[in-house]
Amino acid sequence: MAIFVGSHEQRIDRKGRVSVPARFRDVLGKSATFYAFPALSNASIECRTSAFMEDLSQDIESLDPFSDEQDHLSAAIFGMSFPLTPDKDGRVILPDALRAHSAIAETVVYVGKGRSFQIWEPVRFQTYQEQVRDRALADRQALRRRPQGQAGNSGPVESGT
Amino acid sequence: MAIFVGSHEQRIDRKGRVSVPARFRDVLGKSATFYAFPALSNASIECRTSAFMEDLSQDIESLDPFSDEQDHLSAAIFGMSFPLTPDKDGRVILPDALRAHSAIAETVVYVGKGRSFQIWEPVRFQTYQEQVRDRALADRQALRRRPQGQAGNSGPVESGT
DNA sequence: GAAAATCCCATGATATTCCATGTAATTCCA
DNA sequence: TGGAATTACATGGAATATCATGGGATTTTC
Repeated sequence: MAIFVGSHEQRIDRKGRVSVPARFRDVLGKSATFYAFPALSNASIECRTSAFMEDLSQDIESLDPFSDEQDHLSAAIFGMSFPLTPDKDGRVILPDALRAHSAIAETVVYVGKGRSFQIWEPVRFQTYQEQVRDRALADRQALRRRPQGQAGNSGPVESGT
Repeated sequence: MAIFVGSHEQRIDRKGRVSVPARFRDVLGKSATFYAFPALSNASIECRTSAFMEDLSQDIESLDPFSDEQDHLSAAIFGMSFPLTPDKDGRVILPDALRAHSAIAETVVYVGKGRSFQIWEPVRFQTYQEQVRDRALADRQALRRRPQGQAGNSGPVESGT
């Protein structure tokens, strides 16, 4: 099972095109189109495969169908989602709404997150990454506490650090 | 299951290539690609097998999908990880981000850590190793108290450093 | 018919493969 | 067991393939 990993900086050309990193295209595989929507709690663009998008749909539907929460989440996510399909050269065009949300201008950073990935404005990403690094040190407790799997036991965060 | 042991110094050529020690390649076996990311609290590059990384991916996904915790962990781990696949001659190229983190220039030291290994700038590793020896003496007690088994795996060097 | 999106091709940069060489490690045999 | 023969390994360079990116041409959309 391939996952989205690493961060890759790319340029936007004057027509608004950006290459999707080859590594990510490989992960996407045959069904190359993915879904992009503004992240709920930061200035990035959240990107998911259609399969993973359906999982998300499940999660949201499992909430109380008449609750505000359900209503807001589905509007915020599905209402703001754009399906993006890389062209023959592996490039996509980011819709204006998403560029605005993420303050993206000339360059972007693709950030792997396992089953999904994000697109960031480089400076903002750097700031975010520094925060995240600090937080991760604290949050790794959450992983370690998890009973199952050796991953939590001898996690990468833990050893030799 | 074979484990990563010993330390091996290697040169980086002018194209940025470094040999993965043959011993380590043997341990990696068929699925030769491994994942490298900056250690959270020292200047080394952490290296993990893909099997491990996939377990970790599972663990992280089992956290609340909308939580900051989930977001931060996946960003901290996958966002800074790079899959490295040795070429036909057993060499990899270390991404700039990782070289910067570890202050690596011309030479590196691969250090076996059992189920994982690290890559260090040689001088820094030496310094680290001296510190570690002192700590190990103190931490020895912790080992003795452990219920035996994985004790050797997550030995004194690893814990809480 | 104008604007935008897509296709197609060119180019430079980067990564990967392939091959050569010197050295260290291992095997083999007397 | 000494020492030659052989193999494995790290390392370098040249050749090749891949990738990101730019721009013109063509198609689509409204």
